[in-house]
Amino acid sequence: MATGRSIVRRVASTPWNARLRELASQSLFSESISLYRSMLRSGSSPDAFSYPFTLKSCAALSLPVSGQQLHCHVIREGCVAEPFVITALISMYCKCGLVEDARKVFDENTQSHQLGLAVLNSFITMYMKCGSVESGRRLFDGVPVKGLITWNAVMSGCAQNGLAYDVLEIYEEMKSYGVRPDPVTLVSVLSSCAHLGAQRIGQEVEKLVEANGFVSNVFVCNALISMYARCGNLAKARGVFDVMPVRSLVSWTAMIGCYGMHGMAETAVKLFDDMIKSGIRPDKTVFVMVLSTCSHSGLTEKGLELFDAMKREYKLEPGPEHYACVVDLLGRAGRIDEAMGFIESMPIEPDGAVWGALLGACKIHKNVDMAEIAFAKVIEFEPMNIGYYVLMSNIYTDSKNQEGIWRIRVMMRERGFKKEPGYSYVEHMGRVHLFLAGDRSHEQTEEVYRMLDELEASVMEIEGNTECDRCGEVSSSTREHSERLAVAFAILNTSPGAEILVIKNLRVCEDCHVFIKMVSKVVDRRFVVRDASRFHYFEDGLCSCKDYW
DNA sequence: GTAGGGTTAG
Repeated sequence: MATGRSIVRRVASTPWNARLRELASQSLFSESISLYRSMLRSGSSPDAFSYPFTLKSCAALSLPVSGQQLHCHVIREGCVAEPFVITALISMYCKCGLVEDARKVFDENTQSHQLGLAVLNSFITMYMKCGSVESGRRLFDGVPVKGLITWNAVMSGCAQNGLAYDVLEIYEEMKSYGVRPDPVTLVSVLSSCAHLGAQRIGQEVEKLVEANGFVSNVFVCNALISMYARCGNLAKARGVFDVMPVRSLVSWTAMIGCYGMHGMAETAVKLFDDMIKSGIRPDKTVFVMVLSTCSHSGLTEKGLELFDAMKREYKLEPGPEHYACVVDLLGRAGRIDEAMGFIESMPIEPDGAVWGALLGACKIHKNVDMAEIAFAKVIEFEPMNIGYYVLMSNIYTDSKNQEGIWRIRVMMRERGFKKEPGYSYVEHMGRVHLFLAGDRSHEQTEEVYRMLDELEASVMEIEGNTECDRCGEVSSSTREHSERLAVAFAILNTSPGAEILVIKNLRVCEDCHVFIKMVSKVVDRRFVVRDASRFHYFEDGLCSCKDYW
């Protein structure tokens, strides 16, 4: 029964609650928390309806301390019995990674075990956020009547754990049950398309976005920008960015990253300046983006300048990832000793990424002595990261140090490493086709190999059997082989409407250059190829990127 | 009124 006191409270907090709800629904999370504080200062007492939005904001910003304060208020105000406050609390703790606290709230409020689905959804999210994908999926499978949010929870969880292909599968399954996607669903699907380079599927999703009137949703637009950026379609990415009614910091970050990936560092830096002018405060993420963009394009001084501005002007404390960017910046420019000096002067302890950046620079500039120092350090931090062993082995290969190569091989054997097979994928007619070396599982395998033979025969005819000078390494042959299969498949299936093919993980070696040149002649259309960090455009057999050849 | 969401180098 409502007491007179609680009625007075309810009336007093209602206008505040409406505003809290509005702010949280517009993703204005810090504003929502400030409003809650103003509400307390003004003497209004929060009620049960004030908490869910404020807790959601704490969860979104990952502010566990504020969340715990709110939990105290919930107890003080006697709202612990409200099921929707309990689910919001569990969700907040789950998202902040405080599993124990979430579990405690769950155990102490047994009545919420019946409310049911919301708590299950929260727990699926929690498992996924903690990286226990298996547990999350098991819980999901056991939910008898899945709601849209249940589907969204498992899909976003898979997306966040890099299981992009699973997301697309679950999405199909969801549709087969007649469940209609909402913006949150489409965000996960788009983000997975981005990771797979699946532009066709992404375009289908964009049609759905338009048909359902989700175009003004900032999350959806950001995911679209990132999808088009990673699929090599810069024009479309920019198109989405330009028509957005409201751009968040993430929108700018995605767009800056898009120019960075495409080797257009000047435009990226210009966009960063525009962002500042438009009154948006940069965060650490956007600095990672713009710094790495500068190092890829050789804008060394500009990068160093920005790193300085980050600390002085924007009062942002650089993390190890920023220091790694600066080491990369100096290292790529050949300023290896300076990079080493910079590491030694760091106020925080350098991590694996910092030493890894130095190791990468040593590979480019063939500095074996420094590489050995960096390698020893980097495997202290990341002993199980096979990439660094391969990198060091390649440095020895370049310097023809046979003893070094053997030493690395022994280390790898002792640690029981098994190399993951390299693979490539091509999107065709909305399906992603994956190829491994020697792979014969594809339904068109006979035709694919026939096409591959034809192409390789013509390559040799034209250029002679050019030997690749980088293929001494452990991983190259398998990966190249898978790429060739993917290319052969792509040519075989290129339909007149298909403008762009995206081939990921392409290794840069002489042999591949010849091959790609050949391929572009055969298909007579534009090719976009992505290697480790950027896109290369091939038109009429020529790549416009000067350092590619 | 609860539960689910976008950007990140080496």
